[in-house]
Amino acid sequence: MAGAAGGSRTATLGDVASRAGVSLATASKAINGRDQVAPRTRARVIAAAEELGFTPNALAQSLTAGRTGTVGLLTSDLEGRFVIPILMGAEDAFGAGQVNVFLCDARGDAIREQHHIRALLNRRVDGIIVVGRQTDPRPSLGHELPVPVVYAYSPSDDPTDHSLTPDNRSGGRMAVEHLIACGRSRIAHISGDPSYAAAQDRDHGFQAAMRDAGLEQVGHTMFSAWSEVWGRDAASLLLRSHPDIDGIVCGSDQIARGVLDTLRDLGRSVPGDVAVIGYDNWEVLATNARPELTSIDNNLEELGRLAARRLFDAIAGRTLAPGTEHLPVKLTIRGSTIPHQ
Amino acid sequence: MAGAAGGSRTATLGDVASRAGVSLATASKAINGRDQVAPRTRARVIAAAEELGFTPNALAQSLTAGRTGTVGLLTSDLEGRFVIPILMGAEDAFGAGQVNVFLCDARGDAIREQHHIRALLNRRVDGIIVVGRQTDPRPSLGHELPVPVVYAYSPSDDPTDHSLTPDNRSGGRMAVEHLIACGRSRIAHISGDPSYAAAQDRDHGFQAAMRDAGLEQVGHTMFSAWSEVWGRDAASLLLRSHPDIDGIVCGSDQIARGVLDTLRDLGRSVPGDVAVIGYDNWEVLATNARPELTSIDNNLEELGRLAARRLFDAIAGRTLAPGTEHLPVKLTIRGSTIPHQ
DNA sequence: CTGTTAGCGCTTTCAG
DNA sequence: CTGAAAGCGCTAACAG
Repeated sequence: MAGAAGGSRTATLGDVASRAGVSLATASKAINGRDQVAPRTRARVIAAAEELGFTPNALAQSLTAGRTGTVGLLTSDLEGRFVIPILMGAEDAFGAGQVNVFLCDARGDAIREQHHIRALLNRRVDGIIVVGRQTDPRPSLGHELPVPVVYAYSPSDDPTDHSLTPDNRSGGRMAVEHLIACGRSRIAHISGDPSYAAAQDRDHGFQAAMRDAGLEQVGHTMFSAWSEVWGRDAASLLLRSHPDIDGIVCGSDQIARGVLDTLRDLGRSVPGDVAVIGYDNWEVLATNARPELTSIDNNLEELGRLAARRLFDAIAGRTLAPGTEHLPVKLTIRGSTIPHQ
Repeated sequence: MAGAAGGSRTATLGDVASRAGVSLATASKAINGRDQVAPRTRARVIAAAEELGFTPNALAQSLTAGRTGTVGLLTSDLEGRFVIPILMGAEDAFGAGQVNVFLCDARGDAIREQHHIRALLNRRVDGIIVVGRQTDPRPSLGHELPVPVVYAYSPSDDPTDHSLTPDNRSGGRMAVEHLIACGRSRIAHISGDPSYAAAQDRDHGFQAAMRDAGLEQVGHTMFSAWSEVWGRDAASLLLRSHPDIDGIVCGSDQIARGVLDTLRDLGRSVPGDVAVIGYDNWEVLATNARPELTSIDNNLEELGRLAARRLFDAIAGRTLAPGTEHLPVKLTIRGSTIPHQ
């Protein structure tokens, strides 16, 4: 049942050939659309293939071709919300063509990662995409690998590798500029875990934008965790010391959700009294907030697609430009910064 | 750079053999730990392999072995929160061994799915796990496939296939029984989209448990969407018509979050006045709620692991038992049903 | 146009 | 113990 073993061995090209009464070579040409095959012959071969339910053995094909049409997607943390959209983007870009993706989750363990790389190379993948869970640089796989490697989200710590990561700095700047455009000037920043490069980079963008606008930040950037709980606590601290605040930039949508809760508890209207902007544009959180949450979107799916395309290019022989590319993020405006008409 | 093409073609077993001054056959045996190889010879071969950075070509190995040590993971919707833990579980169970996973996302499109199956079979995967995004039955892949298939989360609509899905009925029952154990008796049910089998099954479990306890449900089960917004609206309707309620079973954690918000707005204490229980145990939502949310956990990762093990067994030749297996869910207790001491 | 002949890289009898 | 030889399934020159 359920295909367990089953009856007859799966048909080979040889079977097709003899059933069609031609040679192996001719059968191959006929099926692969090579010219130099008489139309009638080709038809006969194709018919035979259908009848036998012939499935070309990609292993054998790859063996001669030298390429397998497979790539490895090496992630350190499947759980992470960030890996998934990237993975989708990549799967998407590849899936359109003839490429299949080996998914490997190293669980953040270097040994396991090494093991997976080994396996991928044994299987002769044509290339590898390494997807990290933070934007902090990660150790390079080195340049000894026989296939091209692209780093996504976490850049490689080796500047000669090719890495793609979101532009968190400009995200921080964008958040501030949007609040200013909304007429705010007394702006604070509540961020997440300060050990994350993302937290620091966004803050740098925040600072730069404030400076450029000639504004002074209300209080200091508050760092702690990426959670709602922290968002609630931080907002309550902040409002106690700076009740006149009119805009809050948050390091994540979770933090923003917490901030919104506290503002509501304190009777401040959003965006009337205070405008709030989140980060990540995590749909399910953003669209269910009261009011719905304006947020900065990292465009991760696009990042994944681009990583895939870059890898393609490299596989095709083009040389990967060394360095880390910072991809543009985008603003998604909802009710927490601009009131519904 | 970055491994693009690079210098010397990757070493073959032949290269190793001649460098070690032995025949191909001997080299093979030495490397694969076959006995009947002189210890010194083996050492020499292994050294040669190291020096050349030899990587056995899994394609060639598979070609003779008849098995590839790969499986396909066919999902209809990577985006979905439910697919990921299952995928992790499977990757986990496989990853421990020598198996690699091809990830294919059909985007809910039957054509694309067909296309992916084709590709997987061409690559001679040893088996396939089909992961759906709802617990509603999905079309079977049929029994014509030359490899075993296991269905996870979405069961197959063909009862002779082997499917694993969470036991939503007992989840619904468990939620009620927990509220009763917490001393509640005026219990309502706010659920999600009624077109989902999950919504119906959980409700059946709910009804049965109420009946068994001799309790009458407060109002009727309210169906609409799996969102926070709906949870807020539903709770507000419910409390207007039934202010004396003391327990609410929710169809999802998102709904429960909405319910909690409304209760807070209305000044009802949780769990003092009303106990609330969610479903899915979505950590990031549950642990950031006020109070933290008790929830039913579908154990998806375990489901994924089990699916992988089942597939293993089938690949090894054991016959898959026909039918849909309903896997146990578990209760995760937090502050929304039992007050902190 | 079609068929014969080498391989791709590796494993596995089966003789030495 | 070691090696020669025959494939695994397919493709790519070459000749016919």
